[in-house]
Amino acid sequence: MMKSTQVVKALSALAQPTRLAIYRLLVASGAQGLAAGQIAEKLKVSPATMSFHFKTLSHAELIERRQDGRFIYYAANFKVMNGMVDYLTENCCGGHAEICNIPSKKC
Amino acid sequence: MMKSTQVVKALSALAQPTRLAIYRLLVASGAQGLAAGQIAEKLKVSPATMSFHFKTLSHAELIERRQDGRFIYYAANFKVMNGMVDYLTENCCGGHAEICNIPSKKC
DNA sequence: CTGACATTTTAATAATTGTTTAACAATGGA
DNA sequence: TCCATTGTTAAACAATTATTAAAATGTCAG
Repeated sequence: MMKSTQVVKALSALAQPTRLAIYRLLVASGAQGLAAGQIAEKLKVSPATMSFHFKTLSHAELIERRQDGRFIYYAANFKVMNGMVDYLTENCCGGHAEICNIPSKKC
Repeated sequence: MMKSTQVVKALSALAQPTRLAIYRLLVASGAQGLAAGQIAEKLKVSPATMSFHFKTLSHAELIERRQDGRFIYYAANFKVMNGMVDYLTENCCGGHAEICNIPSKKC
């Protein structure tokens, strides 16, 4: 189980419109990811601001960085999001699957 | 599908140690919920600070309020968390279930 | 009605966060 | 090597957030 502090860090990282949009773009882009510039262009955000947000997401381990020539690719790391969801839903139905409120869980 | 602004609001609400602890307590407490004072006592946080956090969670529609005599009960509202997870994982594997990185989804 | 209890509100302060601008690396093609 | 491209870092500022203490609200028992 993830530690509380890491969960808070991940939630904080996603709790901002630009970063949420970045993360969703990367979730939809799979393992290959997208170059920093492509993301900046799609979201219409300045490079410096993007770097700030990439750092926040990286620090929370929600995304991973890969250099390819002059380009820097970012890709979603699903482990932390999965861990976050597990942390939020722990003990969600007292072990009674028939009353479970969380479709994504196999209580 | 939830709107981005509501998702950000929900993530922000959970992205704080005390509120994350409140929410998890309520998730584990089911529909009955817990009285404000019980939660404050368990988490060793002053009533005024608790009220502030309850308001934030309520405003994000992550918890619901119910008055019972002099006590005010709060209970988790699972809809918003489920919506939040759906929003985060939209298009997560390009429709290819066999490569899906998110166990909780039925891609 | 009065007093005690449960919780919220308000106001003030301290800490954190997001954006901008300008300057700084690192890469690779001419 | 030189220069344009790609992206990051640093410093400054504005905006948001969390906590505290004090006062206020609402509810019920006597």
